[in-house]
Amino acid sequence: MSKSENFFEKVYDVAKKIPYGRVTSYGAIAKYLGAAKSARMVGWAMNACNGDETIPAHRVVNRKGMITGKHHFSGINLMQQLLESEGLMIKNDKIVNFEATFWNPSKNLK
DNA sequence: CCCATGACTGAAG
DNA sequence: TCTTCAGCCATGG
Repeated sequence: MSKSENFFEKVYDVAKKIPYGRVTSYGAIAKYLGAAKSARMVGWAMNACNGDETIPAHRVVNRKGMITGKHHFSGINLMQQLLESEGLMIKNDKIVNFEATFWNPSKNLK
């Protein structure tokens, strides 16, 4: 329960608000939190949340819609499997029709 | 304080 | 779209 968790907590809070079947990017979350240049920190926060099933980290991908964080899940294809379970299509570790499934917290959460 | 690492992003070729 | 490079900043040694 440190102050440092405040930043992580905000990231988790946004991640938890990602609608079912939708995805967003690290940069989008970072920008929403007022730290647009700290997209890597969002990824770092996700890394720290590993093990917390209450956080849909699988709905957070990079700006290209590529599931670069899949290696951080229990299984290599767990992240993809979770996304496909929500109706998303994955091709070559990339979300098909990414723009249509993209959920921007700055536009939909603000 | 310096250095390395990283689930990122944007620009350039 | 891909590759490469630089900027970004929190965390850890």
